[in-house]
Amino acid sequence: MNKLIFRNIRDFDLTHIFECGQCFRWIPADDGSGDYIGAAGSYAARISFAPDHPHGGAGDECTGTLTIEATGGDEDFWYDYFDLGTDYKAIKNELAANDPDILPALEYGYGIRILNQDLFETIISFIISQNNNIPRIRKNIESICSVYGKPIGEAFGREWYAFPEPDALAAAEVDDLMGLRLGYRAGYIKAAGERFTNCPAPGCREEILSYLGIGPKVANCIMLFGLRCTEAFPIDTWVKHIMNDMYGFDEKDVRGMADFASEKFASYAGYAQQYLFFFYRDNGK
DNA sequence: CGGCAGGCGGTTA
DNA sequence: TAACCGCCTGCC
Repeated sequence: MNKLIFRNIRDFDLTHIFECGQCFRWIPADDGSGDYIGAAGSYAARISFAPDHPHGGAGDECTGTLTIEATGGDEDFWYDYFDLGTDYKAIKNELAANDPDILPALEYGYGIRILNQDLFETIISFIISQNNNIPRIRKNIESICSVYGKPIGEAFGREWYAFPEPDALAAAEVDDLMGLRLGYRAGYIKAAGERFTNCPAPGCREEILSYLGIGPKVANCIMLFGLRCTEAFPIDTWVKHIMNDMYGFDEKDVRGMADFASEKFASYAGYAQQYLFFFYRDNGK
C-alpha cells in the first residue's frame, strides 16, 4: 500500500468527478468521510480530498490536498488518472465565453475532471452501460472483475480484483457471462475481448464503431473517457433532454445536437457534456 | 402488470 | 436514412 499526496490542487471535487457518469467502480466510503473507495485498472484505492478553505465559497477558486492510498500505481499514474496536468479553470472560462448559458452548470459541477481511464476497461464498461441503469452497470462490472480479473488482494475491508484483461474476456463462455446477468451484452463483451486481443488498440472512431454492440453514443464515451478525445460529445437520453431544454432541439435531432456541440464547444465539447450532464441529472430535471 | 434505464442491431418503407 | 422493434435484467 502506498500513499501519495498532491497539494494545491484546484477545480477538484470527488463527488463531481465520480458521480458525473464517466466511471462505475468508485463509491463513497461508508464512514461519512466523503472519501471514495474503488479501483482503476489493476489498482484499488481510497481517495481523499481536503479543501484548504472549507468555507471559501465558490469552490473553484480554492486549492486543496488530494491524498491517495492505493494498492499500486506510482505518482505519475495517479497524476495522469486524475488529469492533474490540465487547467480546468481555463476550460471553464473558454466554455463560458462561448456560451453564457452553460455558466450555471460550470458553477454547479466546478470540481469535475475527466479521468484518464484504461481503454479496454472503458470499452467494456460502456458496452455494459447501454440500455441499462447505473446500479446494475456497477454490479455487472464488479461481477466480471471478480470472475475474470486478477486478484489484487484485501484492502479497505474487502477483496479486490483488477479489471479483466482482453484475453480473459475473449476466452470467456457466453453462457458464463449470461450467468453474471450481463444479458444480451454478453456476446458483445466476448467479441470485444477477441477484437482487442487480436488487433491493435482502436485509434479512431470508425474502428470503435465497428465493434459489435458499440454505436454512436458508446463510441463517443470511449473516445472521450478512454482515448482523451475531448471533442467527443456523447449524446444519451439525458443530453437529449438537456439540448431540448436549453437550446430547443427536437429530441430526435441527434445530428443537429452533434453539429451544434462541435461548433459551439469545439475541442471542449466533451467537458461541456460532463458539466451539463452532472448539473441536470443532479437536479432531477 | 407495463414502463423504463446513460442504445444497439436488424428490418422495413 | 428514418422509423420502428425487440432485447437481458431489475426495479418501480
